[in-house]
Amino acid sequence: MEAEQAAVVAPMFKALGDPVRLRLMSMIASVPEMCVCDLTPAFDLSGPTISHHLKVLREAGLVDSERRGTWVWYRVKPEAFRQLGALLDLPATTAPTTA
Amino acid sequence: MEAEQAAVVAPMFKALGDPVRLRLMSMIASVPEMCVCDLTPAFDLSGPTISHHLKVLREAGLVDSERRGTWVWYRVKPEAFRQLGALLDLPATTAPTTA
DNA sequence: CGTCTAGCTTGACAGATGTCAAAACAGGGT
DNA sequence: ACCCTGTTTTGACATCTGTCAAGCTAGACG
Repeated sequence: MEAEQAAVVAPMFKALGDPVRLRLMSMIASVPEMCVCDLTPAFDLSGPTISHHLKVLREAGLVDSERRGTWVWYRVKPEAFRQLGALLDLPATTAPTTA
Repeated sequence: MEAEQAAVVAPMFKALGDPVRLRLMSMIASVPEMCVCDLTPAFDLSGPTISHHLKVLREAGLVDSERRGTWVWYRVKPEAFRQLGALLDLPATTAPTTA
């Protein structure tokens, strides 16, 4: 793997390298999309902290978010998962999991 | 995913979340085993720094090392990869992509 | 307009992380 | 025994990270 590619992919792994973010990803991936209002109460952490972790996942390209009215909805970006899976020598399937 | 499982798996992702370690893994995984003496010169980093990164990979359970005479050899632990792969690879429950 | 709720941003701070130089450790060869 | 090379450990330091409190923004509803 070239340094260039590593610089792109490493942030994705890094984003998954925190137990809170890993659980957030798992929750988001378990349904088509998930509201922040349903994610936050699942953790013993402040709202700003959850918001921070979601931002890390967004900036790593692992999830997308969209505001619809009062609430903000998050969903996974399957192409990012395919990229990671390919690196782990997996049969390239399509989407992420409920983990 | 439960908090417990996340606490076990997150360190593996975290270990891969550094570009240097990702390239080290890639190099080690590309052959049956690889000598530290062949890993170090591939980077513009000091020996101790490479050794530190290898230690992180070891402690995450991603690689094993063995000293044979003068040199130390590293190889991947396939079972760790299977575990990560299982988390990333799954039937598509993916979201409606709105982009 | 005022206000309520949901979510994000800022600022601050303790603790973790990546890096190197220097020193220590391990083997092989002379 | 001595040194020489390869690897790890230790110590130090600047930067990054996870967390919270406080403040801010966005939209809904009277």
